[in-house]
Amino acid sequence: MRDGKSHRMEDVAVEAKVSLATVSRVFSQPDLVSEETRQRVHEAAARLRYLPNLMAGSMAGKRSRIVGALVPAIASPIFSETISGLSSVLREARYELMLSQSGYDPEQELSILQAFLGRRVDAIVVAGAVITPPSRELLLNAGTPVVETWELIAEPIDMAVGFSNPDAAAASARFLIDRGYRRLGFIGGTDRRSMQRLEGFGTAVSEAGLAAPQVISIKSPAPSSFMEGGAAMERMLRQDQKVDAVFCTNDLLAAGALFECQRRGLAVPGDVAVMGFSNLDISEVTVPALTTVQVGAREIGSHAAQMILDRIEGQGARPVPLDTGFSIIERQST
Amino acid sequence: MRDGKSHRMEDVAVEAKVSLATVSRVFSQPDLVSEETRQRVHEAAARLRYLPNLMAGSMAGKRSRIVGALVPAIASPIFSETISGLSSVLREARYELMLSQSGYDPEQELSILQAFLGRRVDAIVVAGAVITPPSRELLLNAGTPVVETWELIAEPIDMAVGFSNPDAAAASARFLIDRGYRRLGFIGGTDRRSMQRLEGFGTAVSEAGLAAPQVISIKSPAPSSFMEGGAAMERMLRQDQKVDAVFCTNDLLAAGALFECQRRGLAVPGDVAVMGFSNLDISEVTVPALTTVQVGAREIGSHAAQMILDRIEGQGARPVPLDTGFSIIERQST
DNA sequence: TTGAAAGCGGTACCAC
DNA sequence: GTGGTACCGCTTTCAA
Repeated sequence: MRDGKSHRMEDVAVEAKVSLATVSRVFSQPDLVSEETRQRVHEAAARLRYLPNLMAGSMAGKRSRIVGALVPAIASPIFSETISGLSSVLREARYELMLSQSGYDPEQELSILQAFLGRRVDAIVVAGAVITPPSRELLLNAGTPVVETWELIAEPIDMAVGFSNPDAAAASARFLIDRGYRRLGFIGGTDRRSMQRLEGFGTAVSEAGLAAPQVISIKSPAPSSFMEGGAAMERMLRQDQKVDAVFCTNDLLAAGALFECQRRGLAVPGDVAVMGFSNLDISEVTVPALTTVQVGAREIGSHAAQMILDRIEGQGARPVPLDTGFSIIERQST
Repeated sequence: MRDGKSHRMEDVAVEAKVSLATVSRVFSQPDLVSEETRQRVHEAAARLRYLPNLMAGSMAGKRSRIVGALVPAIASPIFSETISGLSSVLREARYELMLSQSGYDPEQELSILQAFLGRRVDAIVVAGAVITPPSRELLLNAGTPVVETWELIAEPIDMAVGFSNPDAAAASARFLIDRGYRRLGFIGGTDRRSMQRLEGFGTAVSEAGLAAPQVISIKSPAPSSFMEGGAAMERMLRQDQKVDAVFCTNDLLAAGALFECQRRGLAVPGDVAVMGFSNLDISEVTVPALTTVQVGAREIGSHAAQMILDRIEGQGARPVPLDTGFSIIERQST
């Protein structure tokens, strides 16, 4: 074990009585090596429990086979399906995922992106869009492939996979209006995606000739979306103008709002309808189950991974932003 | 930009009219460089937008400043607080997190661990214990620091942070019995931790002189724990022997079970009490809120990170397994 | 305080 | 098909 350090390629070469170059070939371009030699090398490697140092490989070769992913919060279930989809596809292709959370903090964001670039990741995926100009600037100059997700950025840094937040929210508003609801409420965060949804929602409401929705805003990041949803619903119900349907920008908020109604003995959707967004697992099981907007969270992740692989392995040109669409799933809460 | 490639230390050296070694010192041991030179180098670096290649640094130095974390499923909220805690502490110390999911698949587990070791991570954290002997073997031989979490392994590979699953489940059983429940049910997975909880639970029940609990097992990994919890509760209610309280090995299962009761018009805890485990956000907001077991998920992660840092940076000897304990949080569901 | 140079563990091009 | 070897970009003695 060479003084506590693991074996290297040269040790295998000696053990197999071949040159260093041959060992390298056995692992990266086996076709160029004779069956017999290959055999000998593999045996030698196994005997020494040799594990190629991929770090050294990355450095000599051109790529690290590492993709960096940046999310607002690791513990939030909102993006975790996306990360899971991303991870699955990447692993399949023998890439690893480096994950970090910004907490919606611009400084953290920048610092994490710098760390990723410093590590020479082959690509960066951000859940949502990059928040600040400095981060954007950094990424634009770096030349590393970047995928922004969960929204169709007007001018993405590089690639983008997602859906139109304004459109999805507008469709939600129209859905509620079609069901006969007239006094709408909107519960959402202050992050960019939430604001876009608010905009689409408001537009659709006014186009229908209805009064502007009652809006309750929650400062992101929230400690617990469930609790925030409950608190927001409470504030909503305290307003002078009563609402008959409330749209929440994610299912956690919606579930929290629903539970708050249950706590107050309000019938959902009888007294007030509740609609969520994202189609998280929870939306399917609450009583009543939540009407929500399906956005293909997992697919966003797997598509992001595929775009990256195409770009890196193929000579893929820069693709147009990929619209994964959305669809409303009607359940019992509306 | 040197033909599309980012600048390297030598470019900065030239720009600042100093030697390569000096630039290196400015970044890693600034005290050894005169104030003036340091200034010049920093300016040159800024001018070139120089970002040190940490990969090359890792290779020349002794450590990668990367920690690998392995979880059963990224999208499961069970371990995400732990990962978040881990990530936060590591970032603070300028380490990055490499994350991968095994899906409880032994082959994936082994393959991921090999990938981590191949990347020469400075340490590995596993959510839960390593599943198979080959993985264990690999880790034992590698000499890389390992932290197993969420249980107090009898013979950990290296370090361990967690709590006693049998004890926590036994305490839960006694809690229910103290509250007057007599016909207990147990809903859990087939993974190791669940089995340990079942064991502790069963022992406590029999020590109280009660009939063995009704057990419903769910094959891990489950697609959605909420749904599985509901389905399990349904099966539980269909048994001949009626239960008056059901313990679930996590809050997702418990919430699913609770919703199933609501769907069937059963009063909780009137007709049947439901108790969860882990104290996830959801347990606090359901109606009724779920009695559960607090296990300090986030602390497990931050402690794991701290143990790693102590080991790597200090010469920390191998610490004894760290018991983070548990406590029962009584809410309205029991 | 600064500089020269020998690695770190691979990759890949060029000969043979 | 195999071997020799010049890097990849940084860290770290060792001298000056």
